[in-house]
Amino acid sequence: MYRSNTCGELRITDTGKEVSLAGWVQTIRKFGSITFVDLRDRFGLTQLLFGETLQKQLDENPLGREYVIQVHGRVNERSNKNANIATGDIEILVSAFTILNKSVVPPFTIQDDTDGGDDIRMKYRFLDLRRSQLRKNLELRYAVNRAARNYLHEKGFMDIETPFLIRSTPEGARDFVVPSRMNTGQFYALPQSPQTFKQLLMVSGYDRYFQIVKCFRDEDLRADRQPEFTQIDCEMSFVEQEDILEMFEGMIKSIFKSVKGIDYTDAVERMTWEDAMWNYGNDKPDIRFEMKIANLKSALKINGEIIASGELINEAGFVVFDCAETVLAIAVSGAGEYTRKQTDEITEWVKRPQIGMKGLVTIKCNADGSFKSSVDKFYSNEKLALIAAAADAKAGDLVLILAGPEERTRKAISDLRLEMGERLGLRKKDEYRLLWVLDFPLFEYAEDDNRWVARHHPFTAPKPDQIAVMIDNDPEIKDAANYLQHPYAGIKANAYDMVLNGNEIGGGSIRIFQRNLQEKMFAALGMTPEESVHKFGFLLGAFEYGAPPHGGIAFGFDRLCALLGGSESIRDFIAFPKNNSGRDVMLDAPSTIDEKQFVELGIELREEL
RNA sequence: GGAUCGGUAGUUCAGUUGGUUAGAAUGCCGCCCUGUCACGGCGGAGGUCGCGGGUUCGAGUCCCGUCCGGUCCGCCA
Repeated sequence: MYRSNTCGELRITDTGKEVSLAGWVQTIRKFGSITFVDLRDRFGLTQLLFGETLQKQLDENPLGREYVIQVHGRVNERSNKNANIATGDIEILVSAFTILNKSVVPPFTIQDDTDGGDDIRMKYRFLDLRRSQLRKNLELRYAVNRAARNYLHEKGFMDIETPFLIRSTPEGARDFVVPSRMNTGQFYALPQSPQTFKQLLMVSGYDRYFQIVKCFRDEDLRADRQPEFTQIDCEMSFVEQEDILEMFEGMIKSIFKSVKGIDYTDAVERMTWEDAMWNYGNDKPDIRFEMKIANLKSALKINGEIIASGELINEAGFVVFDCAETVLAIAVSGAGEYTRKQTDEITEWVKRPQIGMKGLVTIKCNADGSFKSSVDKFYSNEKLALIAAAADAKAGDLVLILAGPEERTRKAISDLRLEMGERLGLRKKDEYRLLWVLDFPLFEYAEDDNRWVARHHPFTAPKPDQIAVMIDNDPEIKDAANYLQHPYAGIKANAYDMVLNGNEIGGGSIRIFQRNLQEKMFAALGMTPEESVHKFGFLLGAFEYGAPPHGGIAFGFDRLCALLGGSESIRDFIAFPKNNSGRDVMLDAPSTIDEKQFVELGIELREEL
């Protein structure tokens, strides 16, 4: 037996016990004839005291950092207690020790405040995982996993595994492909999600399916995006949107309760996609703070030079506002006292390439009712007052205005809103606000191909009252310039996203379950009937054998864990993540393969690569 | 595919206008130390300045290329 206890469990009440511990040497503090060693395992840290009689043996068998040792000894009450660690009241007076394995000197210190950078820690991930921060992250991940699993189990969900080697479907993200040796020249694809399988399981009658499952997408990475990632994937039969929202609000709240100890008793707020875009500039608003976006163009009719009250606002002709496709503003409470330096800094911020705006107009709303603006020479105080009012600004506010092309400006003001929220401390780490975003458009227009693409995925059903619009109209876009006039442009999806503090943590939809509607959808996406059958014949066929109404949702498990752990990056919540280029720097993967493997697979690399 | 920041001791970084032998902290090694827990004191070792080319009397420093890493845009149904 290597040990009687872990390094995290002995307390003052264990004083006097004879114990054995095993673990890694964290630090060695030598004082001539006595030596302290902190021994670490997954469960904690225990101080060992090597007394005078063991010093000779220590000199002959010196310890080093990260050596694996086993000790026997008696639990002693410490004379100097350490309140910072759980076992800080006791120490082990060592009577005998064995070095189980030596360690070379690690390339970085295995401590909370490690001296290692990201790159070196990724390369030696197995060492980085010894640090308590990463250990806590993975423990939290497991806690979220258990909470989700327990909740779903109690609600009658059943975990069913679906295959990883499946068929490539070019719709959506790029597939990772796997060559087949037995079927030379043919390829499997790794699933981007188990979507069609869980729908087939509904057809098979396995109502209430779930799976905490790996998904794969061959797209570029971000801090919150990995090529392989984990979803909590769920599907239910005989449900409408409301049933799903209720069920999975429950799941998230249950996770909050058991993982964070938070009673999230408020109903989860709901917002239409249009309201989200209009008021917050994106489809995943952070509603921990207000600061809604005002559309000055429509409020003031600046282009027509007439303001809402009928006055001429723009006698001097501020060209930037006049020419812009859109003019958007936010009123920032508590920033009215910003100095010139601070407003200049914000201006520089919006001019960075990532934001890409040409400039920023600021209006300070002074307490005495006067205004100080970066466009004073174009607008009188009265006009500034009208603009500020249109932006819903109060005395003491700073109005920030961006003008430019609709799409970019809306994204920029949305980013600026988040940045100002950050600067003013409105995005509190320990505050969690959930939101359902509803009524997404079913289709988006793809200019490149002059066709519709599914905003969510091609199995998403339209709102029940809009099914007829879809069935009764020809999806073909005859007038590309006016695609918004097409009846399909207005169809709303029976889809929903769950947003936590400005991050999309889950999304799903009620699915199409009738063959004719699904065929119509494929046709709208530009597939011929033959192509539809070729790619999705199995699903269309299944729909003819009594497919129940069904719908589901999938949560981004890694991202959810990161958010609950207070981090924006998911990498620290995955045991062995990929780097920015999709590489595993520890394994040095991907790599080339043996010539023999190429031959077996019947694959040859193209020269121009 | 594009933009941008970085690469100097095991590690994290500093390095002025291009100018003597490239520094600090930490880690590592040795000696001293009986109550430390960021232990302390003294001493020591440790560098192809990512790689290749160019400019120059002279390059860590300037220029070009390239590789690697971070962040972002595109992309991510």
